[in-house]
Amino acid sequence: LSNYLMRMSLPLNTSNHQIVMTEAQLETLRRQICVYSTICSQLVEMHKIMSQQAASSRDHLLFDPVMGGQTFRPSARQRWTPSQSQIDILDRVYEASNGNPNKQKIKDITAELSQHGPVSETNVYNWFQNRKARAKRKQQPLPRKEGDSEVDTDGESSKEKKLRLETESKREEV
Amino acid sequence: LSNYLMRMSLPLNTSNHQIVMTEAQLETLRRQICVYSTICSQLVEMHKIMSQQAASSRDHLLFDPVMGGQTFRPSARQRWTPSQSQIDILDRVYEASNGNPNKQKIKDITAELSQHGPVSETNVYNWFQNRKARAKRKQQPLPRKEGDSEVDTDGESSKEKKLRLETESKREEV
DNA sequence: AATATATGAATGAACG
DNA sequence: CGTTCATTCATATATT
Repeated sequence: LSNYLMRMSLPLNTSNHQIVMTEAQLETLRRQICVYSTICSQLVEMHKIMSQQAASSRDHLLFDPVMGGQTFRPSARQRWTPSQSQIDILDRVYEASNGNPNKQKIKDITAELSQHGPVSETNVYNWFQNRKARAKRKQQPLPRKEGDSEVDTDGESSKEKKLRLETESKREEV
Repeated sequence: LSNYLMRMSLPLNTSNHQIVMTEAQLETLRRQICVYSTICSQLVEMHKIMSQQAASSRDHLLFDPVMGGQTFRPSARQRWTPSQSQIDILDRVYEASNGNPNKQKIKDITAELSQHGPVSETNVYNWFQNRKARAKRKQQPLPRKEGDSEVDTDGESSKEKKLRLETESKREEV
């Protein structure tokens, strides 16, 4: 995409003090600019949406209504939801260490994570447990390799997020 | 930002077959396009970063949009949608076995289902998990009797929700 | 189209 | 530790 964006050119056939462009050139220019405009708009829109999502999933226990009575169900979140920065740190630590972190290690990690949001040692412990367990399950289906793989919608990982914009602009007026 | 992006203009003083622009106009055009280019680059970069973050936590099974050329479409099924025949089979198996299918069972079921459409073992696993969880939830909202002497049809309240963690270490986000 | 519901998938926490 | 449960998120489908 970046490459495409960059493939923009301007006519430079100068003559004296004035630059002359054919209508075809101008039309090309208009179209290119229109593409730019469209892409920018869509990127801005996409960014807005993603920002909202990121923010909505990040509102931790902003307020804890201490429910004095016990009859009302707690509408507050009761499950730790690590922030993105916390996940990054955990990922990094997990990659670095090939084993279950001991008590002290967990304390350290918890301390570091707590600078990016509320977290307890239990949370960290569980996270590593789950991480390991699920990494292992991903490997179990390996011992089998028949002729080939069926069609599938299985746990394949592609580090891409979908783009939902289309670069097309069918307008003539600029 | 959007407003700013849109404030772009092109000289339209046509003369015959050629369009004449002064150097000042061309310079302005260059600058404007440069702004567009910069903004687009930055937005693309930002989008990349956010996509990576989003993908790092949970890598969806999407295939690459492969935006080649000038058009790219997001068209991709990102979620397994079982066919009716598959659902029938799953329902039948679920009714027959009131328990969690073990690994081998899942393989068998998957094998059978794959004759009616693409499916993975993970899909089957999830299906049973969800099925059970939602069947249980349908019964959870047991209307609490306000009065008393509720005829306990079954002492099924063994699964008491004791605990409920305490998200200690709740410090203020700064 | 906009909203509501159903449901596949992800994941923190608990259990044995 | 491996497995299972419970909750939540995101999207496909249905409804208006």
